[in-house]
Amino acid sequence: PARRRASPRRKRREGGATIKEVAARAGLSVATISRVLNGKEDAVHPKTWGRAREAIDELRYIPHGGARSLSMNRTNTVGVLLPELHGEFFSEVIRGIDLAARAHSYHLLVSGSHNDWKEMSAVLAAMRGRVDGLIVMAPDLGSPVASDFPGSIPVVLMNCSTDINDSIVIDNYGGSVAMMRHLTALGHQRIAFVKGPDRNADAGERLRGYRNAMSHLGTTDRKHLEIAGDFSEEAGYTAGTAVLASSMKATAVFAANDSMAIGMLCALREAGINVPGQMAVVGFDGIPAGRYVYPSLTTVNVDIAELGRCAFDSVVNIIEAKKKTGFRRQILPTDLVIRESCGASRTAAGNRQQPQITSAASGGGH
Amino acid sequence: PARRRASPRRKRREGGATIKEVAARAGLSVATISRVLNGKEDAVHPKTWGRAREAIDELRYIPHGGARSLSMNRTNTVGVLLPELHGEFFSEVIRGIDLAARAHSYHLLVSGSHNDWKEMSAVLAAMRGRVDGLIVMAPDLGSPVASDFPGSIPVVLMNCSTDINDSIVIDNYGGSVAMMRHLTALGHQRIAFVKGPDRNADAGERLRGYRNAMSHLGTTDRKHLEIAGDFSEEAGYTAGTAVLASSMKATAVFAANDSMAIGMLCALREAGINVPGQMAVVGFDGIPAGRYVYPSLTTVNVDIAELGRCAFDSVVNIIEAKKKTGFRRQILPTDLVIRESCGASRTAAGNRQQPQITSAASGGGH
DNA sequence: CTGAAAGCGCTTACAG
DNA sequence: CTGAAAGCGCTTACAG
Repeated sequence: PARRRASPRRKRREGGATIKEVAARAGLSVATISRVLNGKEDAVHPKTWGRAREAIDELRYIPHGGARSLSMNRTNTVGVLLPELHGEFFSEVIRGIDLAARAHSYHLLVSGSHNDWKEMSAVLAAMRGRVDGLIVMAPDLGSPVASDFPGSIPVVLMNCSTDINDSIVIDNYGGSVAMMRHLTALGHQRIAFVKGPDRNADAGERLRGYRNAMSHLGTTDRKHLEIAGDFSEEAGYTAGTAVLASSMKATAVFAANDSMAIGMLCALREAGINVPGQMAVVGFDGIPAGRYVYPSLTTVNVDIAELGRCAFDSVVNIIEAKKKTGFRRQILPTDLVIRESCGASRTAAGNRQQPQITSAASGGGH
Repeated sequence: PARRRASPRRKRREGGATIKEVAARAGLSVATISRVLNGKEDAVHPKTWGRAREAIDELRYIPHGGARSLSMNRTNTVGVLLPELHGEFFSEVIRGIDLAARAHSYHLLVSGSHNDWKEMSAVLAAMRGRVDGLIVMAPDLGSPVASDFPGSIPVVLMNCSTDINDSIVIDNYGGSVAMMRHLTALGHQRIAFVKGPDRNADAGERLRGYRNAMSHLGTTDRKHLEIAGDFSEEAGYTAGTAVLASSMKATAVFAANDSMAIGMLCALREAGINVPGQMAVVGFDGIPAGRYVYPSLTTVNVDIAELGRCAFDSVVNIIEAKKKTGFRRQILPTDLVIRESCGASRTAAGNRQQPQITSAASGGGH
């Protein structure tokens, strides 16, 4: 077989200069250029260093991240797989992750799975060799199996968990119970509940908290107080009409998330029902819109960005400290945010009220 | 120099199997394995194909994306650089981009620049060799210069533009003028304007539209109707108190974005001003929260997801059709959304009203 | 149809 | 302090 070829096998990249070109320009080896690029000051003579830097600057050389990653077996990138990429909830999650990633100088490869198993597997496979670790959120898909994750790469699950992965989940049960305690303290007995999607893990825990609290109330037929839902605003709206049509005479409605609570508010307003006067309405999540609605929404607040931050910190921990110390399960606490819609606030709906201004520029258009 | 070493120089990756291992297992060459992996059916004997597949499946082999990219000089990834990663606006942009990326089987490397030049440059440099193209949005930073972008890689700018890049911008001017036309048609003459950040490109164009419309009204002293703002809710709130304190007797306020309009609404409600009865309020962007506020917000709607989709389609165009045909500038149209806050709607504030339900599950908690 | 080998652009033990 | 060369895990022209 021929050993040399007349012309190079591949055409040159159209991109920027390569380290080889820099080396040639400086009259040094690529090894030396690499050393100055990586700041190994005590391994290069100051004079040589200067020559290298000069060539680097002259050629406006920018290292090729991909090549670097392959060589070092380290991408400095974390893959983020969420059910969706939009909506207030996911937006906050991403923000939290980004904040932490920035602090650790990591990149983020994000993708939405659309709650589709196939898509999720495809994305995970495609991430092999592109990321050092994975943050996966798939509360609707049951427990992902280990085999879904490409070769033992660090994974942390959000809002779902398995026995073989790190995970961080919201304290859905605790938050739900706390909210129920609040409602019963206000005198409510017949509390309806708008459920989330059937197989969604968060929804399940919230429902469990509700049921547990209700079982202490001794309300008969309490199953009829549960209404189907799917976390969407429409579902909340539909549930609203259902509550009104029902013979159960609920005095309060606890929606499994804020979006549904907001839909509920619309339905009640349309029906001329005064909230909280005739019916208390509460939600779960603490999305920003809850402050704007009228009346403003009492909810179980989740520090969503913190959820993202914790998840990121966890992956990085696993990535950087290779010692696998068993699997950590974190639980993110929640807190009650009492606003107008539950009727507990002094500034009841209709009264003059304090402005609901966000402390941080929440969004700011763009 | 020694030619062989007793032990391998690097320790084995802890990740999954490599193509070499698959080849060994199948008793074939890596070239052949590569061929079946890439679906070159007419280049591999069916029998061989079967053997290869078997080995691939047995080892649960997943190709290493990074290596593949380096080899093919193609990452199938697009970098997305936005000022922020959260907020309803950016969330929608990302969703639009993701939608298009999914359709083209591309990955997304996203990052927030925090409107910081340094950070932005750093991120762009880090993306070299990791992406095939870039979508950059930096309306606050003036025009980015060519030299900021690593080696001639395809770039499309969002909400800002230069002479040497493709770009897509919102029809801010047109939308602003249309809204002004609407307000004047309702009889308003003394229309106040809450401005966006000083150097923000979108804000500038919206202001220009306002001024142009105002100049046809012959209102004297109209400069005093302009109020400083920065796109944040607080700024809108502050502007609200300013409007009330002013001697300009405005009958309508046009906020440069919805967030400020919402802050404005809070301030007016607190002051006991009826909207739209005593004061009309309108915004710009069409963020989801505008539907929830009370009264619901009249605004200039931007199809934000579409903005993202178009931007993505543009980069991919450049990436895949290497012919540089000059620089394309796209302008995304806007449309007026008349709701309650401007007073034009039949269902004025306070009346019973149609439910403001989103057609798609907007967010849905998670 | 198949394989040996060069190449993608880096990093880094090794040998001086 | 410096460089030649192997290696990261793939793809693909070339030669059979």
